[in-house]
Amino acid sequence: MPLLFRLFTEIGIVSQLSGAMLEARLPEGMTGAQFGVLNHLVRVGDGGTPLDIARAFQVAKTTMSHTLSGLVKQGLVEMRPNPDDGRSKCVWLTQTGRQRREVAIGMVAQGYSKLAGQLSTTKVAMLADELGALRVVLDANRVPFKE
Amino acid sequence: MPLLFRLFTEIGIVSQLSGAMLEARLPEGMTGAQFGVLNHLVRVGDGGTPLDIARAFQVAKTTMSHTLSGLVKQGLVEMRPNPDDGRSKCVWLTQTGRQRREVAIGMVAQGYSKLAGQLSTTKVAMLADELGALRVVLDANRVPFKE
DNA sequence: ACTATATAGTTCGATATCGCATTACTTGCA
DNA sequence: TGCAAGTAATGCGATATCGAACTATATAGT
Repeated sequence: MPLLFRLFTEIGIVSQLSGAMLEARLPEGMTGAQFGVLNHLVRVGDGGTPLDIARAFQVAKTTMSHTLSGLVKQGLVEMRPNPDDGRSKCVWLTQTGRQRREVAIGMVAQGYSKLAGQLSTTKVAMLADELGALRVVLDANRVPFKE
Repeated sequence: MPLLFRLFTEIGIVSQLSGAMLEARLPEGMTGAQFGVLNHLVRVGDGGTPLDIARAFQVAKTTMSHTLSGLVKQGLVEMRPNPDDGRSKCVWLTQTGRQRREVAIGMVAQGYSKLAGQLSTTKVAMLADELGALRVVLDANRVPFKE
């Protein structure tokens, strides 16, 4: 059984557990996918197209369409026509969206604070760095997405 | 933005990418969930109840019911009555199930072999160990599952 | 300029997962 | 023993995600 297999199994389990922990702390009505998109928009800046965001998350554009429609319905993002391309749209955070994200971050961080005491800060930082490097390699070997 | 947040974000992305890579290599008709269950049964032994397996994967028991029914339909596992509890069942791998798993492992490993050359073996092993330790901590702080 | 091809977003049908309710059986307590 | 409460599996409706098809617009080749 190859070593990489063990690594990816562990990663899948940790992702499952941390994701469940995350979703349990999110405000009512906010899904993990929506929270991820809000963070993405803050981190890399808003104004991009839905397709850009779908690619960033390696998820089908129809899925992103669905996630964004939920955010629009809650008034957390706005869809504006793309001035450079009539087929396209641009996704902008609303003030409400930024605020709701801050609240969500706070609630999630509160849940994480219990963990923080049980983990070595330096190890966590090291893991994040090494996983970032691994992500770059995986990203370069992406499965061609069907669209 | 807390450090743990960054770690779990990286883990989520890597899980997403490696999961997509995995599913792309699985034999036709086998889902990632089904593959996970087959591996689990080989790793920890078969004969357990559906609920045991659902807990191990931290998924709802209805989800495991669905996954198992797919495996039964393909003849990869068998459901027998639990001799110790009339409400319950036991899940057993079939010979076909073991064979199909071997085939799947081979196909997945073939996909991983491309990655192996781009990654340090010692780092991969270290990551797997550290993530295993992290998993233990997360496991001890599990979100109480609603059932 | 016109037409063929490509691309952005959405709609639709299928599957995976979840929560709730149901059924069947077990356990605990009087 | 008999009944109440608990537990295992499943059925059903809702949501997330995906692929295929569709519409509208853009781009490229002639």
